[in-house]
Amino acid sequence: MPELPEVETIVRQLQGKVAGKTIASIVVHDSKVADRNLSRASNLQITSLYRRAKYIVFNLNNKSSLVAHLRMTGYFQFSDVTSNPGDYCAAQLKFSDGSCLTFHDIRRFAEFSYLSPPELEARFSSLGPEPLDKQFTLQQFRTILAKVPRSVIKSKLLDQSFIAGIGNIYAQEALYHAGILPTTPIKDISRKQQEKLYTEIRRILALAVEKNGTTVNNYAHLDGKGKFQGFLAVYQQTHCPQKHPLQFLRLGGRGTYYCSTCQK
DNA sequence: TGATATGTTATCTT
DNA sequence: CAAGATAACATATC
Repeated sequence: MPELPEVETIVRQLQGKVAGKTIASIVVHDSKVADRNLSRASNLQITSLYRRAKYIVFNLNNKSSLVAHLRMTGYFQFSDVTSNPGDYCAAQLKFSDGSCLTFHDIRRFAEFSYLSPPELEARFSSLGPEPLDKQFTLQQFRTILAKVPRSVIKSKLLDQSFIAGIGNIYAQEALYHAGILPTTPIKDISRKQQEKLYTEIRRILALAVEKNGTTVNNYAHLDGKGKFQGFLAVYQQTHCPQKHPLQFLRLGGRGTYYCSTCQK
């Protein structure tokens, strides 16, 4: 499902397709997913796009933003010409050059909203640091770990207010590569292991961005599928890269794969 | 048929 | 109080 690398991939592709374009009209087809206020973006220009956590932000030339969260099954489709909205369409943007962008969501959990600067600020206020930012140092990672010594490490990696953008796939991958069991209480992680985890989180996320993310089930970016699934060590696997059979448990209601030989 | 998958948040439990 | 577990959301797929 879309986590940081998948969302980053989508943002980069959207950047190339819609940045600089003027929105001629917006039609909301599913108001549960797409906010009716999206219509306020009519006649505005998309100046640039960026990602924050798992959110896609379209900057508009009036300082407001269109903000999308794909949750599990949301996706964008771009067409150079007017196209039929199709099944599961939540909203469709038509640009002044005749192209269009359609937002779909099968499960209808996704969100697509028009937000003013203070609304955007409020929406992002509880998010933790971006793991790939230069400002996210090992020292900062140690500082936030120290605040929750009794928590289980995997649960905090999934907590967007702790660190932003990591989901169920990359949490498990990073823990495997760092050699740490998902159930480890944070206070039991040595300084050396903290450093390894910090390094692996950044290495795995950066590598996955480079591979355009992971395609499992139905995630696909605008131009096809990701390629990181070929690099998965544990997620939905039966054996780790060292050929050890993997264990599976349910942590916080989420499936968790790990190797009891490689992870301690 | 029913279990499972997923991200996030609210709420219940320990 | 804190942290974990669970439910809720919606729907396709196995």
